[in-house]
This record gives sequence, structure tokens and C-alpha cells, in this order.
Amino acid sequence: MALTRAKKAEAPKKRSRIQTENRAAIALAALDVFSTDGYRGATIDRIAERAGMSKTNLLYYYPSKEDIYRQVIEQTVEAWLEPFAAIDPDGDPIEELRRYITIKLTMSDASPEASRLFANEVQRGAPLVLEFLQTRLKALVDEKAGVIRRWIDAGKIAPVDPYHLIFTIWATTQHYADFDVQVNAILGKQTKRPGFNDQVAHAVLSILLNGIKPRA
Amino acid sequence: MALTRAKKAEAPKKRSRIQTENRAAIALAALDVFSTDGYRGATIDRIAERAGMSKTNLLYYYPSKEDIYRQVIEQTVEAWLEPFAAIDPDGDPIEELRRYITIKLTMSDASPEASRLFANEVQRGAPLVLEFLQTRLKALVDEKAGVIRRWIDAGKIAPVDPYHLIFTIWATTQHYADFDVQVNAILGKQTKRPGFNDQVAHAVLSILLNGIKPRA
DNA sequence: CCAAAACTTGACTAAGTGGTCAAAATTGAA
DNA sequence: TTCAATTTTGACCACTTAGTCAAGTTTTGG
Repeated sequence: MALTRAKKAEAPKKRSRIQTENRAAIALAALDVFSTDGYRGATIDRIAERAGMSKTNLLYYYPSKEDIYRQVIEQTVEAWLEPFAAIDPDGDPIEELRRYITIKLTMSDASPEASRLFANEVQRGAPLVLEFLQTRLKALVDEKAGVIRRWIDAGKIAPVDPYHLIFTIWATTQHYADFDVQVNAILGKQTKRPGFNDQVAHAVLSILLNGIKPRA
Repeated sequence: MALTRAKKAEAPKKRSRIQTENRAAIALAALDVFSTDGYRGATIDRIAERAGMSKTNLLYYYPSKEDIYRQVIEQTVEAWLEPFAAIDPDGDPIEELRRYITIKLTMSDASPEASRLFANEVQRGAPLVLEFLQTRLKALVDEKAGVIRRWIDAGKIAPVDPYHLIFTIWATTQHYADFDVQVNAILGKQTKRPGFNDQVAHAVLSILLNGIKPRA
């Protein structure tokens, strides 16, 4: 579950109600602050303020800034991996990809902070998650690339490089979270209208599924 | 040229050789540091060190950290806009898009720092370039979206939402710069091989032009 | 060659920053 | 109720950071 193995087998910590509440509040506030200011730019003070407690109290729950960051990013990565792992080799390929893309777009819309946090981490050179990327993520991507290759061999989808297809899906779906300020600036208030998210999904799916060239 | 209008009509400053050299060295170093550490995370000291001069000397050329940042990001945005503006309404649509995508991928490869710098700025909420996004960039995108719409009406490309097409192109082309650590982690050393960039271009173009669904 | 302008530097300041510590306030089980 | 464990706090420390300043050194035009 954890990105890195726990150093020591921690005793079976049962958390009090206050522990649970405060740790959750901290994680939420930290996601917010880290995702906009980056790791170095974020301050414990601001996280504490947003979580509604003193800095000293926050440090009672998480012993250091890096600990908070680690917690939040692990949380994010796990949530982000799940729908990818759920791609079913035996499902209908187009339907599976459509579902995955839709879920990712929904997640981007629901929690753009998480998306930005991860983007930030990778852009910094992934000091914390590099090992995870090289091991667990790579293995999972290799596996799914194999699935896609088999779909291609069966003639069920067009012959495209599986890895770059995965990257393209990640790129497009995350773009709407990571660059939402830019998207808003260009599209104006229509991005706030209720159906907008569906419109994005439809447009992206149309491009990725059918391409730009006119079909005969 | 500038993102924001100059406050006062500056006297016709002719720059000495030393001015020119040092300002260029600073801009280069700043791009490097800002793009990996973010605005808040970057320090004048590190920029100065990388530029090979003392902090005090650097502040002789740029009066503040924000001034350096502003300079570098304006530079970046201008370079980034040029090939987009160059999309020719009278050219062959597929060829124009292919060319634009290829150029953007080449730029991402040549200067991933610039790409990351801009991504970082937008992810922070675009404090410096927001106005630019809402005015000049929006106008330019509106114009190019009109071009694409006319191509669609003429049946020369498939009917996709022009704005989302533009976003999709930006997303995919920037992904290889902004997430290159992740790409490297997953694809391994093959990303260093000479032909890799062409392979990326080919794969991305294939997906965007033809889509994933098998053509009859 | 020389003085003025341009350039460079080290010492310094004021405002944060992450983190410690001991003491106080609160909670909860017996 | 009681008292030990848990939670919360303010004072504090060592360090980093953006930016100033005055005093130097180098460059350049006459």
C-alpha cells in the first residue's frame, strides 16, 4: 500500500476520534497548500492555519513537513492508480478505454488539487516517488501495454504504440485539472456550466477514438 | 511584446556587452532553477550561483526575484506562441496540424525547462500571466478555433470541438516535457536513444490523426 | 593617461522558516 | 470525582532568504 516500505513494523495503533479527525483535516489542508505552492513553497504555518490549528499542534500529529507531504502524495497516487489497474483485458476494448478516460476526467474535475500535486512532484524530478514510478507503476503499465497490444493483434483497436497511447490518455485527462486556469481563461464562464464536464469527455473521446482525419 | 505594458516609457537603453552577457546568463540560470523549484522554492542565491556571479551582482541587473521571473516567463511564452500563430488557414489542414504538433514536440524536447516553467506558473493560478491568458492568448485561440471550424465545415477534417482539439494537442505535446521523469521511468533508457523523439512524434500523430478505433 | 561611469563584492538587516520544549488545558476510563 | 494519558499552546532557536548599503574594482571615453 505505502509507496515505500514502513521502516519498522508499527504497533497496532488504534487512533482516537481526535486523531482521526485532525489527521484528516491536516491531509486535506496539506493537499490544498502543497498543490498550489509546491513542496518548497508550502509552509507548515499555512497548512496549519487552513486546517484550523496551531503549527505546533500540527507537528504533534505529523513529525515533519516531509511526513505530511509523503502522506498526501501516497494517498493521491493510490487513488489515481485504481481505475488504471481496473482496465479489464476481457472487456470490450473501446468500452474499457472509454470508461477509463471518463473516470480520469471525472477525477480531475473532482480533485484537481490531487492531479496538480502529482504533476508538481514529477516535475520536480519525483524525489519521493521515483522508485515507485520505476517499479510498481512501470510493472503495471507494462502489463496494460500488453493488454493493449493483444487488442491490437486481435484487430479490435487501431495499431498504435500502447505506451504512447497510455501517455496520451494521461496527458489529455490531466490537462483539464493541471491547466484549468488556462482552460477557464480561454473558454470563459462556460466551464462553470453544469454540462461542461460531459462536453469535455465527449470531445476528448471523440478525438482519441476517431482521430482528426475525416472518416470516409 | 511584453505580457504587461511597461510602466513607464523607458529611455532608449543601449546595453553594454557585459550587460547583454550577464542578463542572458541570468535568464538561462533562472529558467533552470525556476522550472524545477517553482517560484517560491527558487532562491536568488541558487540562480546567482548557477549564473556564476554573486547574489548582489545579480540584483544589480534585475532589481528583484520577481523581475527575473517575469523576464524568463515572458520570454518563454513568446517563443511558445509563435508556432501556434503560424498555423496557416490556407494550408492543408492535416499538414498544418502535423507541422504544429511536430514543432511543439521538438520544442518540448529541446527545452523541457521552459515547458515546465509555464506549467508551474499556470498551476499556481497564473498570478503573473492570467491577464495574458484572458486577453492575447484567448484572442489567438479564438482565431485559430475559427480556422479549424472552417476546415471542418469544408469537410477537410473530422467534426471535433476546435477548442478541445487545441487543448488535446497542447496536453499531449507538453506531457513529454513536463512528465519526462515519469516517461523515462516507464520506458527506461530507450528514451535516450537517438530516434526516440521521432518515435514519439509518429505515435502521437497517429493517435490524434487516426484515432484508436480501427478504420474499416 | 585619467576620471567618471559601470560593475562587483562582503557585511548586514528584517522577515520568514522548520522544528523543539516544557508547561498548560483537555479528555476519558476507573 | 480523579488522575494519568492525550492534546494544545506559546516561547524559543538555528537557519535561510530577499533585499540594502557602502565601499571597492574594472571598464571606457576623452
